[in-house]
Amino acid sequence: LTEALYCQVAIDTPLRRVFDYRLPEALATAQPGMRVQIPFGRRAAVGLILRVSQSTEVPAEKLRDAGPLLDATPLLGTSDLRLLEWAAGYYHHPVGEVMATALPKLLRTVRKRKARAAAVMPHDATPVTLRETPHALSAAQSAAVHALRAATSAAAGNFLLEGVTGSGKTEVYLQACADTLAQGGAVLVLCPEIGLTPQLLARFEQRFAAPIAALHSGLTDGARARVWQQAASGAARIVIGTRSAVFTPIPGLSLIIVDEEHDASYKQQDGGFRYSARDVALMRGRLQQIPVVLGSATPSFESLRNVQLGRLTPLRLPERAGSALPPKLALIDLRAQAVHKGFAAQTLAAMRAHLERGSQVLVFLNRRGYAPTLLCHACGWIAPCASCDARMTVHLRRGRLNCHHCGADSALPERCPRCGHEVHPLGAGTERVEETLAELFPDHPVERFDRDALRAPGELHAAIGRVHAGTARILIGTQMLAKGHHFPDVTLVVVLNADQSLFATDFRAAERLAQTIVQVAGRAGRADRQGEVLIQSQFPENPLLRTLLDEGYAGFAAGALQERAAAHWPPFARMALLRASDTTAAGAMRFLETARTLRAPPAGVVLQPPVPATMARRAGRHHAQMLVESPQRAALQGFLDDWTPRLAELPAPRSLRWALDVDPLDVF
DNA sequence: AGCACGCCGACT
DNA sequence: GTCGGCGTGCTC
Repeated sequence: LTEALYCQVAIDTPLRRVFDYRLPEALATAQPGMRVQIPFGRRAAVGLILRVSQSTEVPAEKLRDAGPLLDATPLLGTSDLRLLEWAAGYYHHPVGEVMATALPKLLRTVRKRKARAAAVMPHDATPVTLRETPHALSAAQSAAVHALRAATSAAAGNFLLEGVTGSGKTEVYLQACADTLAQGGAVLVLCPEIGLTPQLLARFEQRFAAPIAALHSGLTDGARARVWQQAASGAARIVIGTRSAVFTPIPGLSLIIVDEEHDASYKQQDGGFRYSARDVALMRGRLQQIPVVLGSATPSFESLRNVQLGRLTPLRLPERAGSALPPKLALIDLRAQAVHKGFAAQTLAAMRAHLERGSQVLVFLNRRGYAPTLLCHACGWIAPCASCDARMTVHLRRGRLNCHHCGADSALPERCPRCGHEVHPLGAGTERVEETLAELFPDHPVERFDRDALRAPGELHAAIGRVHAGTARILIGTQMLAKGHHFPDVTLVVVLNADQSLFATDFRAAERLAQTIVQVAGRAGRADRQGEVLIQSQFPENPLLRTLLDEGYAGFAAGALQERAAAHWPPFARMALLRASDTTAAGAMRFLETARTLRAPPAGVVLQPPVPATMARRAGRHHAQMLVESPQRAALQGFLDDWTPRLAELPAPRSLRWALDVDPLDVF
């Protein structure tokens, strides 16, 4: 009955294996999901118990005793552990590092002071004032809520909630959430990074008296551990968080909502463990047999394809709430008229008209800084980044040159270092457009929204305040403006340069451009004033732009999906990208070439030749990559199962780094 | 990744 | 004579 016991633990290390330890009698209560302190090499580490067993393959002389248990009851439940192991398998990543993503830092590091599992922490009670009541629902909203209610009681079903900006997706989330809470269930709400969490969080806090755990990026290690434990202990019944929150254990979890599911920030883009929180959420729903709702005004092509395949049930909110009209989109031909500092005459006239009517105007340009280039007119010298294949961006106000890829920072030269003539900023970023707008509209204060202008804590909040108060009349900014914040008095949106991504090589560029345009267009207009959106372009006859304007996102997506099918791109093919970088280009390429010969791919799986990455040199390292493709997910996964352990054993210099990116977003 | 061991260069 | 560079070997 009480045979010698062993446990298999995950340890935060890049080693692609689990480690077995003896469980001394004092640890007889050990169970999967608890943490143990263990001796690991010459140090102590925290291990997460994945399994307890009566036997081990590991020779006795290698085995060591597990140290004290760090939890009295499992921190992670069976399905949480299954999710971790699924993610480690699917993304072909060491389970220890997956565990490290799932647990807050304080719970996975050995602490000097005696580690004490915190008891249920008191919730920082928000005083119950100003409680919002549910809104009356439109017919479409009501249908969506009913479908979700049926799914919740049947404990199954995945949904794509498609709703234009202002159609009341959040109200659907809130009422579905209320249903779930009323039945004693808990809800996980995922949202992209950026300042979106506070907005969504505020809506939930206004509606529910139930304690809410908010896991956003701004938390200190201590606060994160505390909030995480509120979720894990069941004290919080609503958990709202960004990417990594998808792994939070939540007792009684009965509904998962992924807001703005198309957003690229759900995919971890750097580091080793490149997971998609949206896809992990779908798997979590499957493992726990609970419904998952993906919401977006501009669904990802993957999700649209899943609707076609019947894997997602579409729920559509076709109209804006109340009597609000959809914004009117128009293309402005930059070749056909006078253009003053990037603004077409027609654009300026429209801006003037809207401003005179007392409206606010939003100008969108997805490029920060003053100018993307510093050029010498005499000899053609362009300020380069010393460590990247990139140009330095001019930040005029700070008098600096910055590389947006590696963070290099240097003084802004007045003269060309090569020939001594004057140098000039070429092109325009948000900082320069802000200057132009101040010149063109001296009576209308301009507010700039980008990472540079709103770096200091509280600045974003203050800027939003100035827009709501009406002191700011013109808004100029990057992505930051396209996401989340709603400014009811903005009736005109100007997209300064839609062309940047029209000719990008990345097969997802068109999808992204359409999403950005539709998202930013959603900022315009409200109940009593129809919004107008002007998209400036050198190529207004471009079929992508035309389809988007004539048929909207749905029509655009239908056409673009057909193109993807014809070209065998995702979501009609499955991909993995092996990325490598080294101090020399040859080193990175050599690794990939060896990797390519490790194993012949089975029929249906294609290993492309290795190629240098688009911006091959970044921060002094040379990047290269190799694409693995297959029409079948299972075939691709089968190959990767076999391939990645061999990759990990390839002899390689310490300077070489590699990472496998399953379902990559960027492949060029 | 850590962390140690190990064997060759410039400092008090 | 020793402090310290980073090559390589191991972690149940």
